[in-house]
Amino acid sequence: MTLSDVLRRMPLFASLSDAQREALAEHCLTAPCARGKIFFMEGDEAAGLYILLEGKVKVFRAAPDGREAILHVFGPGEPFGEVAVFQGGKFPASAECVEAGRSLFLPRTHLLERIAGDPALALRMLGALSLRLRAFAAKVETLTLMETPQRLAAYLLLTNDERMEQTGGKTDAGFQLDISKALLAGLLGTARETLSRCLTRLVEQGAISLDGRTVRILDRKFLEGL
Amino acid sequence: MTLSDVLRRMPLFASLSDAQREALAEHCLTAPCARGKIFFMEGDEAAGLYILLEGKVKVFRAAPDGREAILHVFGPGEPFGEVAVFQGGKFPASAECVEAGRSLFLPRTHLLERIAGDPALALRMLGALSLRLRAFAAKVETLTLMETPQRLAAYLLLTNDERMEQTGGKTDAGFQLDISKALLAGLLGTARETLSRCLTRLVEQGAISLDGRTVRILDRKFLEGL
DNA sequence: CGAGCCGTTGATATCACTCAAACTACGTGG
DNA sequence: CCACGTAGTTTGAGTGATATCAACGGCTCG
Repeated sequence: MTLSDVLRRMPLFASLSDAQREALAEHCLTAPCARGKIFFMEGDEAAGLYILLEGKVKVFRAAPDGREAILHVFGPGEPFGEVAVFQGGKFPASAECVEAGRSLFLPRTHLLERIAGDPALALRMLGALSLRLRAFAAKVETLTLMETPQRLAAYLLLTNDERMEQTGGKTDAGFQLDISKALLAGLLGTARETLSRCLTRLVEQGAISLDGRTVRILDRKFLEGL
Repeated sequence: MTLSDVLRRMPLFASLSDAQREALAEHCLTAPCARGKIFFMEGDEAAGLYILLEGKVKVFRAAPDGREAILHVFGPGEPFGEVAVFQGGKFPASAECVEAGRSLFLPRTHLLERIAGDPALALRMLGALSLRLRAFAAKVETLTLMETPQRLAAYLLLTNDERMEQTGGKTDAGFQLDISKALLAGLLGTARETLSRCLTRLVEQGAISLDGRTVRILDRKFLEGL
């Protein structure tokens, strides 16, 4: 599969003409990334944006003492590091690979040219950022209003529904957590230990069943009513 | 001052030609807003975006039990409700006036036309959303990593610096909190009572002085080192 | 085989939320 | 002029949830 094909599959660039996409592809750099690779650190000057082709990346802000707040975990097809391209020039957070894969780098100047020349692309980009803002709004809400068990329940329900949508599935065989529990704890803004305790409690209460990373929702009402 | 002049003063629309601005102004609706007025509720269908001319607006997400997580408090010149224009069509949060003023409404379709026709406007809009994302990143970090006293300290330092920048001031006469303490508590993700206690503690520790809404930073190092 | 990451469980202390009450300032209307 | 309501703020007391420290077993990978 050529790079141009890859770009066409991405919603963000679906509106580009073949010629535009070819031009864009020529300016892209792909690179493999190993677990632990740092894409950028908070405050770094941003030369462009990244798009993940395979693997997983966590975007986070770190405190001096080493603790970190995970803002997002991105999977294949998702862009990250856009904020610095459009405003401020410096990354507001750090990004690190947590599962090996491949990434694509898009130089800032070229991206800006493309956007300036293609209103549809600009609107898609606006849509992508808006989606991110929605996610943040939900995150702030859960962090402010809910305690860990509720946050966990909300995450499980959301993830379950996403998976069901993708697989189209009636399959009530449960779903796989696609990130480690340590990462999930960070995403929920809590400690690994607390997450572990909450999960076992949910199992005891009969709300879910848990086998490794496989989760099955048993009592949806219960989770919603937490 | 005409509506067109108002638009020119806004960074968002500075790039528009006079003719474009006139056209835009014709499609805008201005309206006074009283304290307590609801602009929109989470989930409402969005017909356009709002820009605040005077007064203050809080944007929040509400829980069934009445508690709410405040996402932003906007002042004059700031747009809100954009997310729904670019993605999803429904507002992800609610907006309520907390200080009487005037607002401006911009119909969605007209705004989209303008953006499609003006790459510079599109880029400014992207910049505005990116700025919002930065603010959210900082908010998630403080909610996750810091406790209330530290969040408060971070807020005070930030606000102080903003004010000093605006007034250009060497004036170390302190600054005014421009929102009520109840609102501030919501913004910090804590309860009114807790905020009150934290403030008096900071005064006791000699880090700040406090008189009504006037705050003076006495020991910057101390606040930074919390 | 050892190092590192992952996951779990236990014990402890602390923070912050909740409920409850009073106190200020401010305006209105009797 | 005072009684009253409302909004904003402060203080007190009690309780529950969570972070933190610590230790352990399983797992994979070099």
